[in-house]
Amino acid sequence: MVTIYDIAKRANVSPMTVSRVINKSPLIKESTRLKVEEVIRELDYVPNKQARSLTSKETRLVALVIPDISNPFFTNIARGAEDKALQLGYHLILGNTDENPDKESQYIGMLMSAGVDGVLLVPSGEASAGHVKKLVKRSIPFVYVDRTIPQVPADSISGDNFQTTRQLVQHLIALGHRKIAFINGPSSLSNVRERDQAFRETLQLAGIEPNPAYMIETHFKQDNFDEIIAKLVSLQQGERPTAILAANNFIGVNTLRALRTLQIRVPEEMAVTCFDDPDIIPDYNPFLTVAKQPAYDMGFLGMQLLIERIQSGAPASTRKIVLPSELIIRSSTGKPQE
Amino acid sequence: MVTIYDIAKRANVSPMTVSRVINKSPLIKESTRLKVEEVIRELDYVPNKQARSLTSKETRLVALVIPDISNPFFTNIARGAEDKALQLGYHLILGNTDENPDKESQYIGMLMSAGVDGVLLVPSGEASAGHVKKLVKRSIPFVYVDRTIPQVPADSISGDNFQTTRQLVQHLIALGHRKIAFINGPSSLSNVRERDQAFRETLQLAGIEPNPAYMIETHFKQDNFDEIIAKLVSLQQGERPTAILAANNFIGVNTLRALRTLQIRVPEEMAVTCFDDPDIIPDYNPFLTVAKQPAYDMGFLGMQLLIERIQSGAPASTRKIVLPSELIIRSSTGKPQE
DNA sequence: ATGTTTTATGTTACCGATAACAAAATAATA
DNA sequence: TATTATTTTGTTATCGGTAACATAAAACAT
Repeated sequence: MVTIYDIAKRANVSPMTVSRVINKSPLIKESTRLKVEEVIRELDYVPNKQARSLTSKETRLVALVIPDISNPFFTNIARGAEDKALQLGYHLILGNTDENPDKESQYIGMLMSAGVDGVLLVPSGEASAGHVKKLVKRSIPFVYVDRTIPQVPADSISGDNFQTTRQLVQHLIALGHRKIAFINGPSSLSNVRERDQAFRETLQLAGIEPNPAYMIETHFKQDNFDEIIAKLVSLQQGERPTAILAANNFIGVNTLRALRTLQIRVPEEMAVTCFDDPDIIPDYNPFLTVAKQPAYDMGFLGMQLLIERIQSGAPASTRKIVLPSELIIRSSTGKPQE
Repeated sequence: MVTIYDIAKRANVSPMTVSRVINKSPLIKESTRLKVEEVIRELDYVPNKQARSLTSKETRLVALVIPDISNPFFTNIARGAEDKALQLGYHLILGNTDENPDKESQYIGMLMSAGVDGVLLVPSGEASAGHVKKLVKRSIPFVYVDRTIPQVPADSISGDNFQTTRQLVQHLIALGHRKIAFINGPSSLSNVRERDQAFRETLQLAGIEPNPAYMIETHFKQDNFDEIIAKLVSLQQGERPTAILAANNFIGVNTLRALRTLQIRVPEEMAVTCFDDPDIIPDYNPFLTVAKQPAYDMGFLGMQLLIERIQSGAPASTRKIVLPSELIIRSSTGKPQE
């Protein structure tokens, strides 16, 4: 491995001079700078980041911890986060937790010992509080993305769950639906709780009393959706909901699949809508009406927030960014049948 | 920051003893081990990986460089790679190149200076040879995934392009198709060339002469597919292909979309099939007939190959793993119309 | 009890870079 | 030309851990 000492010897200067050249120190004579740069090129020298970290206390590594790497919503976040990180000279370590707090905890531990300068975290539940506190203790900056852990305050960036839920519910109400089911995620997640609240409020505002039988708590990336949907539609005729709102794209497509299996037509017999697009290209299968959260921006701006926090070092008051969603009306929602 | 010196002082031992405890050296008295471990827990000590790397020459960081983080095929590779890496105590840095060799080159450079122990690479084209050679020069182990750069030999893992292409083409031929178009990727990619060759051979074996007008070279993640498809179907009746084979899922769904826009029914007027599933859940939209490559396994086994190579250090002869695909026949392919 | 192993712990130097200070070389001024 | 200021370069110590060797303590043998 080529070190600054090798360069120094070859260029007849001290290692410190080489270090100065590398770091573009202004107090270097032009001639020596050229000479050193020449040797650097000649020996194909690459600085050792580990050694540097030892004194600088920074690794220029940041991590993004997401709950489902197969979900385009999160990969779009990853893309945004990566773009911003690279732009600012940081590397991104990506961690996938599968919505499992244990895996998340293990991951956070490894990231700390890997020496990351900061973490962009999509927490997988209330249980995340434990390991998030470890970050606080080590004063490693972190930013919540999509969801937060209210017990442990920190910067955050997320979609506007209230506005988005309202948009979707009002869209259904405007079409004439009054019996709307909401298949939500686990209530240990902040965004799930916000959506739940917004769902109730929007219904009440329209004079509809929320029906507990229509509000179902599930998991975001695995659950028995076939059974859940079957149960919903098996409610006797007058009770059966005419529309289903799914709290994410994964639940959305699973709902569609379950309804297809049950031979229930969408949107005629059941309107379906959800948060976030499920497809790899936007208009491949333009069927599902969705509220699209700006995932790329969430990653991009979240990373910006994080790196600002890393570089300022200041424990300034926490910042909270909330981004609006876009309602995309397609053909999975229509008027209810009479 | 808590160091072994802090631990040492508090436990009344030397730093070296602490180091030994951390590394589970067998020549430590039970009693002192317990005492040191006690203090470690007390002070919440986490070893500094950077300092360790300085002597050990390894960072336990590996990178996976993929061309499209939005594509489920690649995220499944990532998932497999991450699982294996974590299992063996390595961290994964994920890089997205958008099929752009410049971005890839820049990435490889940054990864080298970040000190990764190895790289899992899906090269974005012939132009990758340049930066791949840099890896060789620094003797940083790497493994090709999905595609290779034949000029620079190294371990590789990929799908069986010959078998997979043959499967798909034979499926179409068996249905009665003889005018089959192949929308392939850029010929700078090894897998594209292999598929092209397999396509020709399979046709010839069936007594069909490959028609150059049916063999189109495009890009894997962006191109004007609407135009390409429009051109194909505008061939006069007797010349118009009755089936389209797309070289990846992205081209596949774009083909479907273009055909929909042109109001050409699939599979009645045009059969469509492609490599790899486009959806986030396997059966959400069970329409496209595809040949599914084992992406997760490619990542998982590729990482295993890589880490073995890192740990052996030996410049043994290169290994090449080829995995078979699974043909999933759904409803986008059928008999040609008379 | 004394010497010899064996086991357990400590010392020193070093990994590659840099911060802080020291010294030399050059330029500016009297 | 001597003196001071300025620019440029070099020295030394340090970051946190570990390898290699040295030493002390305990266990065993004579």
